[in-house]
Amino acid sequence: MKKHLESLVSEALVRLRDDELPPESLRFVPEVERTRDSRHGDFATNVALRLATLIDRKPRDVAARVAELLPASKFVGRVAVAGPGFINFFLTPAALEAGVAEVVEAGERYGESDSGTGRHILVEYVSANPTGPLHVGHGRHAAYGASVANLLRATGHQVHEEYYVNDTGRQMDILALSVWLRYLEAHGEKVEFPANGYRGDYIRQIAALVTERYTDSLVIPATMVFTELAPARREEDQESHIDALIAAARDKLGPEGFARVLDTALESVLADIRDDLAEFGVRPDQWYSERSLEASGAIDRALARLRDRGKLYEKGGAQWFRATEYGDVKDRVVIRENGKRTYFSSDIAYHLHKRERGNEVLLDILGADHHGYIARVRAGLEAMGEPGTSLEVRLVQFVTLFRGGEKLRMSTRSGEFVTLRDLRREVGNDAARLFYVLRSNDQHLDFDLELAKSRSTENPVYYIQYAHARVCSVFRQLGERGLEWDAGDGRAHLSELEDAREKSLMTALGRYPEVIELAAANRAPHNLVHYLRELANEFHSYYNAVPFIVERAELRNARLMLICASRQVIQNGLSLLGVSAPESM
RNA sequence: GCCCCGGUAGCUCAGGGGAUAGAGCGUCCGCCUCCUAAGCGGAAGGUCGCAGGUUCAAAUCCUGCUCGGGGCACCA
Repeated sequence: MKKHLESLVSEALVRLRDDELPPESLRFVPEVERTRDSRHGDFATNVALRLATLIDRKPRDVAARVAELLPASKFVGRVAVAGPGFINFFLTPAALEAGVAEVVEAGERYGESDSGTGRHILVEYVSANPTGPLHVGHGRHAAYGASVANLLRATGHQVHEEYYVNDTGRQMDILALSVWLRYLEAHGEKVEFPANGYRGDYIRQIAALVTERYTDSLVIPATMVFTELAPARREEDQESHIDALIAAARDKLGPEGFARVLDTALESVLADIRDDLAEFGVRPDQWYSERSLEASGAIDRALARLRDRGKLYEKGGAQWFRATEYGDVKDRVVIRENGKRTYFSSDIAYHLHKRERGNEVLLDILGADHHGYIARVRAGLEAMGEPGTSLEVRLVQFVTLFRGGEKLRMSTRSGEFVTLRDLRREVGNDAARLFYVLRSNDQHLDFDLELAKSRSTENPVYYIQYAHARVCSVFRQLGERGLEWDAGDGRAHLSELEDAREKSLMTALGRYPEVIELAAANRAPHNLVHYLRELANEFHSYYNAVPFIVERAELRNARLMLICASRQVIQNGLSLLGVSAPESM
């Protein structure tokens, strides 16, 4: 409808252009928007206000002229010039009726558009280090990323969802060491577990898995590992202490032995993350291994590209990338003094490969604490000859858990409520998915567990789902009374829906495609949540005030058509958010 | 010091160049003989952090300040 009106305005401008508008007005794109107040009609355009300055005429005169030149449309009942020079459009009943019919005809596909057709976009999200179970913060990333991906698909984009697996580096070594030390403990060795090692029951479970696979073949007397380390150093420098422990473990076990522990741990943690996300309705198309970048030569390729372009230099035995030439605050090391590549070198190689796979947009969804890293990755892309604008980053702010009014402490050490799985078990997947995207991604999120669980009016999940269930219930009632819905008859009598609540519900349904378009463009699933709440409110008001299953078949069928369309839109919207639409509650 | 995010009703937040700034919760007052009251209606409640600027028009854009959260590795 919005597009239809825009084309009418464009046509009017073309007519006006012939004699009254200067050539520069050719670039003028008309904007038609929903009005906030129904007294201003259904849609309005500000073209006259914007044109008036350009041609130095009174806005209201220009508006009147444009209104005169608008082509007739069966969907536009009245056009009015109002306020400082707005042109207001009042839709005909036929426009609203056609909208309702369109919902029912399009069904699950209602709201889809082709605005993004042909655009390949790679959405990378979560990408948590595989060193332990996902926590509640990752849950927000998962819910947000998956919903954005769904919105992009609904608007025609070619979407590829990816989880980048940091399966190499120091954190993995610490994981392996932690597991190995628990394994030694389980075999009767006395170990001093380092303070900065990974704690948590899952480490012991993985240790048990190591025993299952390799029996006691990886047992080394603990004294051999610990006695070589000066005890004083443990106190002073935990970091170098744990590095020394890793080196010792590697030395005693040999590279293969250490790799056995590490790979067992990696597989186990990754399987857990995969299951966790799958249960949450989040299924990335690809799990991209950081290790594979080394094996495939992608890192060499990226570094060569930088070197060929003269963007690398040597300093202090390390290789540096001239990131400052591309707006970063400092140059970045790509190859350390010790010859190892940095995480950053993997990262630009990864992003280069995203581009090499034909993606126009690289959408990274990152934690707010990663913002400092945007400039350097973008710098890397540009230095390699890729457009810096291809990288789009959305930061997700932190989540704070509350139980009632009380803030929950979320530290791994305290062992309190921290994992995504725990949260899902407590409040359910639907509430978790919806609560996570209730707020804008760049707003801190207060997640109240009690509210998410409450089966009451305060809980937006139930409020929206309840509207869906109520429609289903009406159709069940219909069957129980031995009646059937005649959709064709309903379509033919939509004009009987003259109640103000019916009009405003129809208007709300017509907005859905615009909401999807906007939410996708802004990467803002919370726009959709707010819309669904409003739609549910429109429906509940209607339900409360008007009986649907009435005597007269024509009116009954028409009303059922309207609530059927409402149910469809709620179902489609919830589906994009990964929330179920129950038939009864 | 530099960078990112936020400051809008008592609370949690939408709106991010347009007309009289919205929602939920909370408070107060109403509505079940009726398709699910997990619902609906009404009322009260605002210096859109502060100060300048741009514009026909600023909560919205720009600059400065301020308060709160986060980040500034040869870690990943």
